[in-house]
Amino acid sequence: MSKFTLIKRCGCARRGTFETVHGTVQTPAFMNVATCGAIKGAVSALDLKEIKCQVQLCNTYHLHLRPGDENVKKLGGIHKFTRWDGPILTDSGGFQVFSLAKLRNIKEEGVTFASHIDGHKIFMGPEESMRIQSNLGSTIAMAFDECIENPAEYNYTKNSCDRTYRWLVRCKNEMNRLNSLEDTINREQLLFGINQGSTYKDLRIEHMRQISELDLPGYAIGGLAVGESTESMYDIIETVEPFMPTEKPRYLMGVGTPANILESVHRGIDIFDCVMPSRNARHAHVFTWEGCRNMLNSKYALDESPIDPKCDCPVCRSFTRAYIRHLFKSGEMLGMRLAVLHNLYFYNNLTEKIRESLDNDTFQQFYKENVENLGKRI
RNA sequence: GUGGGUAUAGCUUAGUUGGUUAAAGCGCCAGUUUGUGGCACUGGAGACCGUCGGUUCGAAUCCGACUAUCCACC
Repeated sequence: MSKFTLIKRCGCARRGTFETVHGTVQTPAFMNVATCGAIKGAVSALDLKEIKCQVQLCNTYHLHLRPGDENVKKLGGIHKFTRWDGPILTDSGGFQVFSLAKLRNIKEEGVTFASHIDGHKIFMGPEESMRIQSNLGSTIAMAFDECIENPAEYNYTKNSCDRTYRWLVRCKNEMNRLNSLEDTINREQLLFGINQGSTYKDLRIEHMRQISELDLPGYAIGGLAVGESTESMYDIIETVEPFMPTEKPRYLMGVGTPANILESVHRGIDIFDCVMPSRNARHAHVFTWEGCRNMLNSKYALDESPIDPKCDCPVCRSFTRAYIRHLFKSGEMLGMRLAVLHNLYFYNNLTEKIRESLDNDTFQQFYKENVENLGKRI
């Protein structure tokens, strides 16, 4: 079974460990996004230790379409398939229904929507999502929820939250059933619940209260960074945080920038994931301790310094800005790969530095020294 | 040397019967990306239309000469 241990606190900020069957996660932690079982930018499991990755995130919806979750199960599960033996969290597919599917029809049983690959109709509900995630055999399965774009109407949000709660109960029951079956790959698969409620504080709190009673191994805040302002996002975190179980890990889904992560740890979040480090890297935007750089800028054409002089990642130890700019300008895949490796290392290193500051009781100082620079563009 | 074609942004080209601030793609410059539809999206700069002269109220567009370049022939 899993065990979350709170080691230290500094204000709302928390330092913890989360033990799972696939290893222990030191929190605060950033999860490296590998949607289709691979981090985009030609990064494999062979690279993950080099960039200090603790947890990988894979996607239920994408792997269900290709190569098919039943095939992954036949191949021994997502860990054996991708050769990453550490913890893996699978996203439930709820967000993809919201973000990719143009045609969608939401009912009590679940959602019917069109595949982004060939347009064929797919039905997914709580049970389907749990079965797929069980076939994948991830460490942590996420609840099948509805993610609503902000701003949202109050009544729609309220009804949606009620339904997401009913779906969560169904997820829990199905997960328990699947974990009891003998041929299940990971019979200790963990289910995390997801808080929704748009920007309505009363709905957020009520929903958080409801789902915390189900006593799940972890809880996420969903439906943020989907259209609302940054201030509003922080406001919602501060609103919900007091109602999140203290002894369970807290995951802020899909967030965010380095500054967002620091601000959210400051407000009591333990785990993050975001496509930003890898997607931005593919477009030549790299993160540094001084701020974000665009490696395409002509000012780097003859710059022989590393991406970030303060970074000791494999890329910064070997390559110059001029070379990386040249690779991007020439359309060489290596440019993307190096930028992705650097950015993911930067995120993993950022959370490591946050953990160290919590261990040393210097988190407040770390926060003040870095929060401004991390948000800069240089 | 003779005949013919072409000459518009850094590059490749579009410009309708002459009619206001000459258009596009690539390249260049910059910006955007938050539970990932993998090389994306948005914006900007940049041409006195080969040169000189003519016709016309008005020329990238019509005429002439020159220059450059390509093709064919001797």
